[in-house]
Amino acid sequence: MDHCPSCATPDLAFATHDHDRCAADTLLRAQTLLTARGQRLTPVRKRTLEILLESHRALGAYDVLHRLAADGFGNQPPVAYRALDFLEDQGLAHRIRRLNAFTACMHPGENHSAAFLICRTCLTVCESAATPISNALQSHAGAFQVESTTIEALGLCPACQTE
Amino acid sequence: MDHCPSCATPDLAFATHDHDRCAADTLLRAQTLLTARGQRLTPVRKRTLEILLESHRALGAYDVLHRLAADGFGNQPPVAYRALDFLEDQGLAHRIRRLNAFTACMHPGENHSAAFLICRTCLTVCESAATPISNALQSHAGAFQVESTTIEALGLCPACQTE
DNA sequence: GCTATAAGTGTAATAATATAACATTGCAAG
DNA sequence: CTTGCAATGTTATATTATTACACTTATAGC
Repeated sequence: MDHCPSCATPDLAFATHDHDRCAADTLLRAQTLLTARGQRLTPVRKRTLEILLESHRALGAYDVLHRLAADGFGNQPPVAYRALDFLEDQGLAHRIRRLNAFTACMHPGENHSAAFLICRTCLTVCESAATPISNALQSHAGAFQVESTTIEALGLCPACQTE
Repeated sequence: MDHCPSCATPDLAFATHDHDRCAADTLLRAQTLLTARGQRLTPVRKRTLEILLESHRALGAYDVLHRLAADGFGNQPPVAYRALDFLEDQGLAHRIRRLNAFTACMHPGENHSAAFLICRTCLTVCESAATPISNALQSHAGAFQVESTTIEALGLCPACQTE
């Protein structure tokens, strides 16, 4: 779960880290995972994931689209949305509802439900394991059968608090 | 907290109940609250809240807008968005991110952070106190300073599970 | 009671986000 | 090969949300 040192704990997630390794590592694991599932990481999909992995920010679909178009891919919305939806289906990206945006999954392959800490100043998004929160939610839900959860917190990351 | 019998526990929230009383009661409390704060429940705002209170479903801004227009109010988007934003600011309505929609707050005045159970079949939205979940989230967040949370679960309500 | 000011509403225009529908391409199993 | 399905490209449109500005109404200070 802690392949990316920045993701071990929320406190560290907003700290600087060896992001190239963080991203490369996540991409590699994504690749492996898809192969094992018989799914294809086509050029658009791969590029989309790379774009998301460039930072721990969330990107809007149209931001991604413009980047893809600049790289020679189609420049109509479905191009981006299809790639993003695929990545989301495969658990390689998450949708941040609060921002109408997308972010790369930092723990691909682990069937976790995720929680997100979103800094409103630097827009960095930190994904943390939501298991305890998710459990609290399910136990709170009683007979309601939870199928998927959206757990997001907007606030200030440690770095932005001091400014 | 349990003025509306349907809201005492999530299990009951999806059950049938005396909704007229549920809605009237909530409207009254909203009214009182705003007066105490020196805020005005103008005709558009009141009608908007009434519309939201008609059911425990979430309504899109444009659904609300059409209803308002039919009642003789303006029929441009800001009319609905302004009323909805006001109600949200005052804690009288909540935005359901998962649905890009709005629902009346069932516990106005209690400075709670809310969690929502959303039935994907009947679209009923149940608001429940999120304090334990919220606490779990904050304690999970470490030095990250949580300012507002979005906690939503999509799934099947008890009634829709049996169909 | 007036009037200055702020708060609220109406409307037009447009931005931002997302999907439907269909044509075309390319990979992959037989 | 070639047939069929998955993936991509493109056009058009739907849905959600905001900006900007004009106008009206309420309220506080005089």
